Formats: sequence, C-alpha cells, structure tokens
Amino acid sequence: MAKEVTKREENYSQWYNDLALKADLAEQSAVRGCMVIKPYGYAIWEKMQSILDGMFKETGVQNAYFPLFIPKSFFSKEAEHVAGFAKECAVVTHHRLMNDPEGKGVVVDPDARLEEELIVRPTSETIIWSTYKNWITSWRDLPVLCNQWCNVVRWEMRTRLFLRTAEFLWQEGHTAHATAEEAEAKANEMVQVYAKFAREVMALPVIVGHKSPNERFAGAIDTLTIEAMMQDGKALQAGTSHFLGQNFAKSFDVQFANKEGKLEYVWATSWGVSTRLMGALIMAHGDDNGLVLPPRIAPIQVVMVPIFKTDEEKNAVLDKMYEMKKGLEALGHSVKIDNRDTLRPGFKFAEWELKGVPVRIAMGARDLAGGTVEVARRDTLTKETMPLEGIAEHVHSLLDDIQKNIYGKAAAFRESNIEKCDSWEEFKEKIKTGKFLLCHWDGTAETEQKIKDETKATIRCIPIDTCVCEEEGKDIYSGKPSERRVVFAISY
RNA sequence: CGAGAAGUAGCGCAGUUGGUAGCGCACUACGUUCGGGACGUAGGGGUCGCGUGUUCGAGUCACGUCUUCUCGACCA
Repeated sequence: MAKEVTKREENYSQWYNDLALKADLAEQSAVRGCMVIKPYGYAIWEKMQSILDGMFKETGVQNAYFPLFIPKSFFSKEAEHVAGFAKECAVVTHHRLMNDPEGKGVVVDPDARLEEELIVRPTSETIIWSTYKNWITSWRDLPVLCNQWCNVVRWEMRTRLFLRTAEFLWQEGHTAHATAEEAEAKANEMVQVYAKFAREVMALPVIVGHKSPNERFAGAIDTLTIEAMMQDGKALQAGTSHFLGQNFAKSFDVQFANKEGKLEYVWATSWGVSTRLMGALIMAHGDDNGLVLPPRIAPIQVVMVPIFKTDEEKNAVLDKMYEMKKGLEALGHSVKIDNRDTLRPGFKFAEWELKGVPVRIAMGARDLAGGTVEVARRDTLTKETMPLEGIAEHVHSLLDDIQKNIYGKAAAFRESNIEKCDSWEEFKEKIKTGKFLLCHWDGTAETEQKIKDETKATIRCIPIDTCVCEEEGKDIYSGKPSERRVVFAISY
C-alpha cells in the first residue's frame, strides 16, 4: 500500500519526514517554513501541554498571556538579547491593505505605515519585562511566576517539521525574584521538571547540564538544558531553563523596595519547551513500521480492531469490545474501537502501528468462540492470545511495561553510544559516527569554537547529574588542564 | 547569501533522435473478499511552473524568469 515508510538505516532524515507525514502528525504548509499540525499530532501536543501544565502549577506557576507584537524599541533595551534574535525577526510595518490602483489584486497601502514597527515575538522576555515593571514595586510583590502557552516566530533559513519551523508552539515561563539564590533555584527547579517530564512521560533519557558560554541563551547568565540522543546519535536540545541574573531587570528598570526600604533590581529566570518535543518523540522511539508512542503521551493508548465477516459477527465482537473499553476506561486509559467497515483488518493493523498506538487488541469469531483476544504491543511488535477474563487489568499493567521498556530501550541505546574520549584523532573519527563523547575541556570559548569549526561538534552540556564526569585531565584539543569532562556531540 | 538538483493528474514518478499525454498509488461504481497493508471489471481526473524564441509541429531544443528541495552559514 501507499504508506510505506522509508527505512531508518537507508535515509534517516527521509525516514523522519515520512513518519511525521504518514503518521498524520503534521505537514508542510504552503506558507514558507511553516507547518500544519494535524489533529492526531495536535492531540499529542495537547497531552504534553496538560501534563506539563500540571507540573508547572505544582511549583506555583500561573498561566498568563502577553501580546504577540512587540514594539521595536523594546528590543533595543537589552543589547546582547537582541543580537541573538535580530537576524530572524518578522517585522510588521503596515496596518492596511487596499485595492491595487492598477487592478492587480491587493497591495499594501503605503499611507498606512506604522510609526513604530512591531516585531512578531521570537520570544517574550522584552514585552514581559516591560510589563513586570508595572507589577513589581515591593518585596511583597515577589516572586512573580508566570507561564504562557503561545506561538513564536523565528525567520529561519532552513526548516524541518517540528525541529525547526518559522512559527512554532511553545511554553515560556518568566519569573522574577528578590534574590539571586531564589532565581537560580527556580531555574534549576524548572530544568528538573523538564527532565522528569522527559524521562517519565516521554520516555526520553535526557542529560541535564549547563550550557557553555558559547551556547548560552542571548542575555542569560547561565543556561540549563536537557539533551536527548536521537537514533542517529545526534543530540537534540529538548528544553532549556535560564538564569537571567539582573540583565533584563536593569534593561527594563524593574526595581523593588526590599525589607530595609532600599531599591534593588529583581532577579529573573525564563524557561521553555516547544513542539520540537514532537520531533524528539519521533526520532527517539520510532522504527521502520512507524511511530512508537510511550503510553503516557499517546492520545490513544489502546486500539481495538474487530474482525468479522457478517453483521452478526460484527455486532457480537463489538459488544465485547464496548465492555472491554468500559473496563479500560475505568482504569484511566483512552481506548479507540476502530469499527470502520470499509477497511480490512490488516490495513488497520498497519495504520495503527504507523501511528504508534501502544497496544492493539484484535478480536474475531475465533476469539468469540474461545473467550480470548489477541493482544499486540507496539514497542516489541509481538502479540499473544489471552483470555478475555481480566483483560483490563492485564492491559493496564502491560501499558506500564511498555512505558518502561521504551525508556529502557532508549537508555540502552544512549549507553552504547556514549563514551569517554581522550584522543583528538579518535574524537574526529568517532564524532562523525553519531556518538556522545565525554571529553575534557579547558573551559575556553576559543577551544570550543575551534572544535566546532573542525568537526561541527559542540558542547551539548556540562552535565550535573547523569554521569560521573568530575575528574582531572587534559583538554582534548588544546591539552590544557581540565577539571571535568563535558558532553560533545553533533546537534540538530 | 554560496553550491547542487528538481518542477508533467491529489501523491510518487516515466516520457528515447522533437510527431495523438503515460505508469503506480489514491479517487468513483459494481462484484467477490475480510485473522497482517485484498482482487477483478469499468470509470473520472492534465494550461507538462511561467514567458519568449526556434520549428510544419515543443513535455522534449535555446534564452529568460519564478518556485521548491538538498547541502553549507544561522538557530529551540
């Protein structure tokens, strides 16, 4: 049939694109660099949103919404920040269209030029800090802990579905604190929230760490990151949390009176994850048959495919399926019964596999007679026949197994593709083959840049919890002394 | 913006020295099927990216132009 997926081994990026398209997640839009997220893909994103949102709220964060448009002048206030984004901003210059006087459709009305151009937000630090200025006057107003779910626009040269699109959906948290310690703690807390979400919900074994100065967010003092390994061995930055120091407070003049009545600048953090996580999901878990969704993020956890020849058979099977569905829903699972009678079972099997549904239950006349069902799991592509009796409980624990197995598989893959490396010659060879290399680094931006120029590899992070990297050694490139190893990899 | 490639049916493509516009999938109808992507029969669907030129005749040749993709620089 038509929906063959390119083999992963043959062409990794083609395979990735195929999966996104054929699993019905998204497609390229006619609008340059933008994507259309289709209902199935959006359902996954919604699930991510609702779980993350709950985790944020547990940390005291509240949702808010700030404008899409940012006056150009706001950008000139934080020099380093604007330098990081200036090259990729969409700018609104006019506010009216008119009929072309020469009769060629519609043109921009030259008289409707804006006095000050508006920037479509590439990120909201500037608009939010100009707002926070009015919210914060006293230590009693702090901390301010806001998050917003929104879209942002970055005019990228080259785009890829989910990984890099001109417009993308994300969440950005922006907090203001009275002390540096409290802000740093918040930045750390949020990166740990991301790590927990990635590991426990998305089944992504991520490395948590600090970014090197070169890779830091524009305007940040420190950037924390979660880095995931894709199946081609490349690194994907899956989420970041920044300690912004007082940079934005000073640029936007956000001061508060402390308990002694003295004015102080507030301390800030910002943190975000985007629809890029969808890309991570595809690339980390997918196989040659399509998407593999961890049960906790799957919009449909169990799909039931009835097999029948006659209407009586169909009705008898569906009756049993509705019963099973009730049992599973009572245990908190989402179930879909695929009762389309225009498609054959084999087609449905293949289609739901492509879409990554964790568990498939098939039932036909044979099962009806024997009181059994066929249960297939997506992660291992195995299936077994089992009694209908107690099926809900069985599937409940099976989903748990699948979640753990998918994580285990990804973790094992990463373990076998991460290693210490102390020779520059070896480094140049191995980094090309898709490995994370733990190497000594002298801590200078010059060395990092030279390594990047020669190999395309960058420091993904200076890990803080995953591996034991604190040992003395010599920089892999310069030979200068180093106190710890860092993670080098080619990244997306 | 540098290098390469491609634009022909909804999608993927073929089209030889210039001579009636094709194939696979998808789509429509009917029938047989239905436990791993069914099969048969009959259909519908085209400004060959756009423009100019050469020619009796251009999907095919020349020139121009537009668009898209891949690889670089930039990035979540």
